[in-house]
Amino acid sequence: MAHRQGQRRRPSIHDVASHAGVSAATVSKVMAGVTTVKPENAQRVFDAVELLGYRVDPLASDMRRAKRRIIGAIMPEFESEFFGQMVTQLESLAEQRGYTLVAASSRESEVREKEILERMHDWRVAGVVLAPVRNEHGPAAGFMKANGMTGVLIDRVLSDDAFDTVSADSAAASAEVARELIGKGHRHILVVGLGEQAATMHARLDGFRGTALALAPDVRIDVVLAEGDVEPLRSQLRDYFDQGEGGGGGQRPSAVYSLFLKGTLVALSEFRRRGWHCPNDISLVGFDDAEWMQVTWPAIAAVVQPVRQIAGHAMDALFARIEGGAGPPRARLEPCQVLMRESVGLPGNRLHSGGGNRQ
Amino acid sequence: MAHRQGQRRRPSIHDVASHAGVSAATVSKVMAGVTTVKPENAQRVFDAVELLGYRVDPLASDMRRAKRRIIGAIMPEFESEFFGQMVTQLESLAEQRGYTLVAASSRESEVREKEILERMHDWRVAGVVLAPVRNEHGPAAGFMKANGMTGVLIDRVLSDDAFDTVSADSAAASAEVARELIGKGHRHILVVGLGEQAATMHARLDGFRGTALALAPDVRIDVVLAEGDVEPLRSQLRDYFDQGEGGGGGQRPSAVYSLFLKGTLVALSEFRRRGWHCPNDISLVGFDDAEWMQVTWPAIAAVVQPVRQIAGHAMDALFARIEGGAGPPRARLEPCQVLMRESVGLPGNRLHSGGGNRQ
DNA sequence: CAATCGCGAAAAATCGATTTACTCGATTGG
DNA sequence: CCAATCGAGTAAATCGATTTTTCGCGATTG
Repeated sequence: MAHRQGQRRRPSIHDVASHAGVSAATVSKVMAGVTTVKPENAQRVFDAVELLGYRVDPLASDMRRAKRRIIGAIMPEFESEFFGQMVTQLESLAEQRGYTLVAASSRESEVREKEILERMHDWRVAGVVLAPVRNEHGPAAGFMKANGMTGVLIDRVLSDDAFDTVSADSAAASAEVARELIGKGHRHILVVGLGEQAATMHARLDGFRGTALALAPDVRIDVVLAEGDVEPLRSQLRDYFDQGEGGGGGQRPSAVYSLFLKGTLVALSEFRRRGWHCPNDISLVGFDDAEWMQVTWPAIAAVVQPVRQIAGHAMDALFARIEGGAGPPRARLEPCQVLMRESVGLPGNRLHSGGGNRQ
Repeated sequence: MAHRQGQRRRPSIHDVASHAGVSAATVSKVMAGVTTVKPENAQRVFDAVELLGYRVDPLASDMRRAKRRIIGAIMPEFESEFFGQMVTQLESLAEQRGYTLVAASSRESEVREKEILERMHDWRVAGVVLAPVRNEHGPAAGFMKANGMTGVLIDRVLSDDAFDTVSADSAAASAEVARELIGKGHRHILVVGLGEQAATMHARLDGFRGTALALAPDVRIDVVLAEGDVEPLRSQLRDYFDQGEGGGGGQRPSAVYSLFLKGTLVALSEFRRRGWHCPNDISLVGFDDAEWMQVTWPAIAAVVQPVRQIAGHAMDALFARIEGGAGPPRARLEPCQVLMRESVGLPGNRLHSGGGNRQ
C-alpha cells in the first residue's frame, strides 16, 4: 500500500470492443461463447482480451441477469469439524459447477440466520444451502418461502413441505448404537441431548430408545435434555450424576450416549472430574466423530456423519431446482457409520476401578 | 418451490420515488443519510420504503461505487478450530463495521489461493484478510501487490514490505515451552514441524532451540520436519522412533514438542501405536490448542493462539488502510498463552510404565 | 424484379443505483 | 438594488455488462 502504484482503471468491455474494432455487443457474445460470430471477429476479440487482460466484471454482468452464479451457505457455526468439512465440500462442489460459494455463520442465532438470508436475497444468490439453527420450521425457512428463494435444508432437519432436505439418518444410527450397547449387556443408559433442535434430537432419541426397548424391555434409559448452550448442560449433567451417586434414584448408568458433539465433550469432562475412566467405569458413545477421537486413550466411539454424501446430495438437489426441476420436495436421509471404539466396554467391568480421584 | 408463488419484482428506487412523489436522486440521498433533504420529504420517502418493503440493491449500488462494502477472507482450511474461530471472529468484526465478510478456503493450495484472490479482485472487495498457505512471499501476496489491492496477512507470516501482518508470537511461546520442559528436567526433546511454511516454523523452532540451549547447553534436540501432508509426517515419525528404540542413534526422547496441530495428533497416534502413555512414558506439548485437549486423559498441554487478538488487530489494520491510512506496513506479534497440562511430566518418571501393549 | 429471408453486427434499451450538473427561489451582502 | 450564495431538488449521465431491436446486405423465392 505504501506506493499504490499502477492502479490504472481495469479495461471494460468497450475498451475491448474498440481495440477489436467491433461493438460491445459482439464482445459480450464472444465471451458468452455464442457461435453466431464470424470466426475472424471472434479471434480479434480474443486477441484484444489477451492484450488488455480483460476480465468480465461479474458485478455488472450479474446485474442484468436475474440470478447470480452464487450459492449461499449458512451454517450454525464454523468451529466444529462437521460444519468445517461441510463448507469445504460445498465450496468445492459449487466451484465444480462454475458457481461461487459464499458462506456465513449464523452463530447459533435464528435472528442472525434471517439477517444473513436477507442479505443473500439482496445479492440474488441462485440458491441457498441452509443448515438451520433449530429446525426446518424456523423464521429463516419462512423467509425463503415468502420470497420464492431456491434452497436446500440440511443437517438439523427431517423433511419440509417446501424445500428439499438432506440429513444424516440419525434414527438408524442411533438404533445401531442401541444394538451395540444392549448387545454388550448395558441395561442402564444415559442419553444426553439438546432440547432445542426438536426434530433431529427426537429422531436420535427415539431411534435409540425404540431399538433398545425392543431388544431389552428391562433396559433403563435416562434422558438429560439441556436447553441452551454448554454450561446448562454441564450443570444438569453434574446434578444427574450427583443424584445417582448419592444413592437417591438409583445407581450410576453403565453407558452414556451423547446425541451431539458438545455433549460428548461435556460428558468426558464430567467423567474426568469424577475420576471415572472409559470404558472401565462407564462407557461412552457420541454422535459426531472428530479426528482426535481416535488418538486419545481410550479412543472414543462415535457416529460418523456422511459429510460428503450430505453435501453432494444437497448440491445435486439444489442445482436441480435452480435449473427449474419441479416436483414435490424430497427428504433424504444418508446412512451414518458407527465406529465402536475403546470407550465402549462391558458394563460393570471395573478392572482397576477409577474410583480413586486422582488430580 | 412447488408453487413458486408471488414472485413479483422487487421494488426499485424509482418505485419508491414515484410513491413518495420525489425523484430517485432524493430517495438515494435519504437512504444514504444525507441531511440536505426537507424533513417532510424524507418522511414521505421513509413511508414509501416501509410500504413497499424497499431495500437498496447492493449490486447496483456497488457498481457505481469504486469499492464494495465487502471484506474477503482466505484461509488455508476451515476444518480446524483455529481457522474456524478466526473466520467467525473476522465475520463478526466486519459486520460491526457494516461490511460483509466473504470467506473462502484455499484448501492448502497456492494455486487456489491465487484464483480466489482474482475472483475477489473481480468483486472489488474493499480489502482482504489473507492467511497464506505457505508464507508472505507466495504468488497471492504478489498478485495483491501487483493489483494495488488492500490487505492484511495473518498467521503464517512474520512481516512483509507491502502489507501489514499479524500473527501469534510463535518464538516467544516456543521459548516458554522450552523453559517449562527444561525446567522439568527434560534433556532430550523431539521437535516436530512442517518444512513448507518456512518462516513461521523456523521462528517456532529457533525460539525453542535458542532458549533450551541457553538454559541447558547439554540438551539434545532432534528435529523432524515433514514435507507435505500428514502421511509423510506419520511415516517419518515412525522411522524416527523405530531408530530410537532399536538403539541405533540413541534413546527415546523424554518429550515431544509439536509445532502444529496435525503434528500433535500424529504424535499422539504414534504413542498409542507403541503403547506409550503421557506423561509417564513421554511428555507432549503442542502448538495450537483445541477444545478436546482438556477433556482427555491426560489433558494435552498446548500453546493457545490469541485468535481474538489476531482477528481484532488484523481488522483494525485493514480498516485503517481502507480508510486511506498511510505509513510503512506494520508487523504485529500477539503473545500466546502456554497451558501446561497433564501430558507434561518429569522425564523418566515411568510409574507403572506403559510398555505393556494393551489393546 | 420486387418481396422475403437470414445472417452477422451495430445501436439502443435495460438493470438499479449514485453522482454530477443544473434549475429555481429565497436569502444575504456590498 | 443587483449580484452572489445557498438550499432543496431534479434531470441526466454514468457504472459495465446483457439483451432486444434494428439495420445492411447478399441470397432466395415468387
